[in-house]
Amino acid sequence: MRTSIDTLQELLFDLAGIMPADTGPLFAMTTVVSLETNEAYIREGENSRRLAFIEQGIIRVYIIKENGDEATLLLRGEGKFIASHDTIINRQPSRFIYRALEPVKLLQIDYDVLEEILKTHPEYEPLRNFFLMKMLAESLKMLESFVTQSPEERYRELLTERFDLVNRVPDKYIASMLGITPVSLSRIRKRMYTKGKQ
Amino acid sequence: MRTSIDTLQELLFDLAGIMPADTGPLFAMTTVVSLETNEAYIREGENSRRLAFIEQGIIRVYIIKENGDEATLLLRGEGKFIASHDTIINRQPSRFIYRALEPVKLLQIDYDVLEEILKTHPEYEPLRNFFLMKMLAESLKMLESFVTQSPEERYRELLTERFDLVNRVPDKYIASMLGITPVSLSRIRKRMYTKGKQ
DNA sequence: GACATAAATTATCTTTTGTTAAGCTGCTAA
DNA sequence: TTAGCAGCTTAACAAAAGATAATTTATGTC
Repeated sequence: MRTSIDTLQELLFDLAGIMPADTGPLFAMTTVVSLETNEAYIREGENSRRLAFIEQGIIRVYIIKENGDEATLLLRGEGKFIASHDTIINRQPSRFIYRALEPVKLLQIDYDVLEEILKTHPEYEPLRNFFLMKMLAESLKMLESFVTQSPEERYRELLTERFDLVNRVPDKYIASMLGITPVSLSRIRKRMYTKGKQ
Repeated sequence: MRTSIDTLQELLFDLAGIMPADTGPLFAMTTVVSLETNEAYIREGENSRRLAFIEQGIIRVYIIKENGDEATLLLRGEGKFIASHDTIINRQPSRFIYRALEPVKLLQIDYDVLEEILKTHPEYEPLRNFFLMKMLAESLKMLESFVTQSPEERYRELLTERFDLVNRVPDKYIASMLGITPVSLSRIRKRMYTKGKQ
């Protein structure tokens, strides 16, 4: 079976020409983490600076608003990176909660440890750039959808581009990520399937 | 007068301990670019991979939607980086237009040239990380505002956090960046100033 | 299978936003 | 000074979304 390490070794080779045999110093510092459904990976107020590659399962990244409601920022599945961005980028306790929606398996590294490794092994640096650029690209794409599309258009796009996700995740989290209420998403679905304008 | 180079040299020292005297190889490849009001910096379909630091003025980053309408993604002013993200990250012709809203002065470098410099001068690498993280942080913050706040709340926050920007930029671009129409923004302003609930 | 619980839908009403078009205002250029 | 234009506001109506609550439909557990 193909593991996260296989995938990441291939990535390192493609990005930096590093042979799998030379990735020891990096993978020696990674940990496999298993989470069961509904288990929190990062809690609110936590200071850990974790970076992880999702091998299996889906992680929901959300925040508790002032009024107590939850708002889902991201839903991340297999083959995606997740990072505690409040602690890593903003250097503050995490306002976000990272929670498994399904049984999850992660390959994890502490960002501070990664930085130490990069000091002595700068050849891995392209991996960090790749990771940052990937996150930035995805984040900008979502931002773009908020300024160019209506909630219904965003939902339609999600259906075509990430159908698996929509089917594995409760609608209420999808709605929140689209910036609307679950009630409103339900009405969008009704409009779509009655008026038949696919 | 303090220049962009002063600012960036200070940044390089803070990030990587590089003395201003040792920044020659980097700044030798930068160009000062002046734009007049309404001049395009990057056009739709362009393939240039430009990265720039804004010394003076405001740049609007927008896209032409299928229906011909414009949607403003970003408004960037003094002290901010701008980058042609479609060409640099997505390696595709830019779908976005970067246009000066005021007379603009930029310190520009081609991203491909920067990459070459980084190969021979890896000591500048922290600058790239800083730039990527900064962009990611800002992008995630905007994304967060779309899933946690109403248009009115987003506008109020913009007023408190970027008052200068709101006052220097036509409302229609502000509205677009907030994901609403200019008419709707006008109504929000009316609600705010009549009902007086600041 | 029956029960308890969570999620999704539906209904009702209020609020907000979109759309279109008509004024109003301030700026610029002839 | 005036004519033209772009930006902002206002109005009127339609469409969509929010809030709340009731109902139906899964889902999971004993």
